[in-house]
Amino acid sequence: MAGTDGHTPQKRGPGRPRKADAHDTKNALQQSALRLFARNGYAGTSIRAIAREVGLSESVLYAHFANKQAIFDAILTEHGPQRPVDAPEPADAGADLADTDPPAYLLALVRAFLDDWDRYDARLLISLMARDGLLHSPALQQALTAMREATARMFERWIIAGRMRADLGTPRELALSFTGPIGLTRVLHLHADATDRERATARREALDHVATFTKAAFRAQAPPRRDPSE
Amino acid sequence: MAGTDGHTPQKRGPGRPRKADAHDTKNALQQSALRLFARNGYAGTSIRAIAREVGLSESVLYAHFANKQAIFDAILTEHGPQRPVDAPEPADAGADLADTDPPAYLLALVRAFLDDWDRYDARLLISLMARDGLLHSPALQQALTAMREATARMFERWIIAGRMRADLGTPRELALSFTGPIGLTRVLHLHADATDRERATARREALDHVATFTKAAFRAQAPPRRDPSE
DNA sequence: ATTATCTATAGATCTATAGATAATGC
DNA sequence: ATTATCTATAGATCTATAGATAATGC
Repeated sequence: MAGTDGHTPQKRGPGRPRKADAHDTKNALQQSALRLFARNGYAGTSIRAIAREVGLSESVLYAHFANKQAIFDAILTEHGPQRPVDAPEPADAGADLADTDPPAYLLALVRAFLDDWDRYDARLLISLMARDGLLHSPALQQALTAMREATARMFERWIIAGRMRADLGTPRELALSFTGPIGLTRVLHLHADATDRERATARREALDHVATFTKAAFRAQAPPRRDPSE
Repeated sequence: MAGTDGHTPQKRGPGRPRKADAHDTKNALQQSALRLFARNGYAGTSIRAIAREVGLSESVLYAHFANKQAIFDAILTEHGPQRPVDAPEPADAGADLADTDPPAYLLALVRAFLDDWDRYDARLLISLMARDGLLHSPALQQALTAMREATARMFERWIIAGRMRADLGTPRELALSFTGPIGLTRVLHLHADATDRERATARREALDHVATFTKAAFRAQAPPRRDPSE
């Protein structure tokens, strides 16, 4: 019953409903549409099916949206990959860690992303994208590129500070090797139909990868000084 | 014009066509269906559209397939992720390298996979899967798991032989970190609508990742002997 | 008057079938 | 007789619109 917002889809009579029965119809339609598009794809979802889920006549949709495509667009605008919440603020994970303990910072950052991606709406979005070719949309490519660039800049600072190995590859290359398995986890496993078990396994594996990467790419402590007095 | 098999879709008259005009209709229908399903999804592709592409009347499809779903199933059976060709024989890449030079072997193996995945039909399959939720199908999950297990077994042998570092993680964990960025490359970039440029970049980055991983996880030479006579 | 719903329906598809037509191969 | 195509069409479904109905809020 998760996500039905507690309203009981019940046939109304004709005419405007009483105030007591007023719902946020537009939101309810959008949420139902997201659920149905995610499960059956755009072409596989009819206006009728969306209205039926909310318990309304199908013509109601045209009071709230210009046409079928407008519903889809509204969903993407609200939940789409460019949405800022999709990129948790590094600050949330404790920004001071970035200087004192880069591996711990990185782990906290990935954990924050995984938490965000594991939300029901975020998983519905992945399912929707996996059903309508949006995985290959420019919007997603750009969002992913931006995430990788941000990671690369972080790595560059740590390399300059002597905290990360410089011989493994450029910051961009390291960012690819680091983000790849994490991105794959999201795309393949954090979707609406995944079982709790599958998602838990996927998240754990993503964190295992962070551990593996950390061991390989980070120096245990501050930059090794050549100073013989140490 | 690539992929149209050179036949000119041209309206035939009624009755069985002359021998000279005989084509492998079933194959042509299947190929057109793959192309259309990949671009517009299952529900977004009509029987009519498939027949039109081949230049035939729509009722012809029912002479070759029981119904619409049967076409889709036939495509998956023939090109689906469980198809053995999707996993190039390690032997193809020079099996002796596996013992003498693991990094070179690994690079050759990944190159072979990328070559296979970059074929037009393989890319159509990715587009199709990205349009009909098949990225989350059990069949693909199993194929990916099998690939990771095979990689893990390889890594385990190399760890035992002292060629790979044992302190970074278990063979399974290493396999995840290694295959993740490569899998993501396939899913996100080796699809039917990707430009030549995008695909070339993606392949190069995947190979960069192999280089990065190799530097981090492999020992330069044979296992370091504690034998002081060396 | 405006808002939020309904019923009814037009017109465009879509899947699938029936039955005609003509070439092939025994 | 069999095979490979066609035309025509039934019946279902889909998007979108027109117009009715009843509550709300000025």
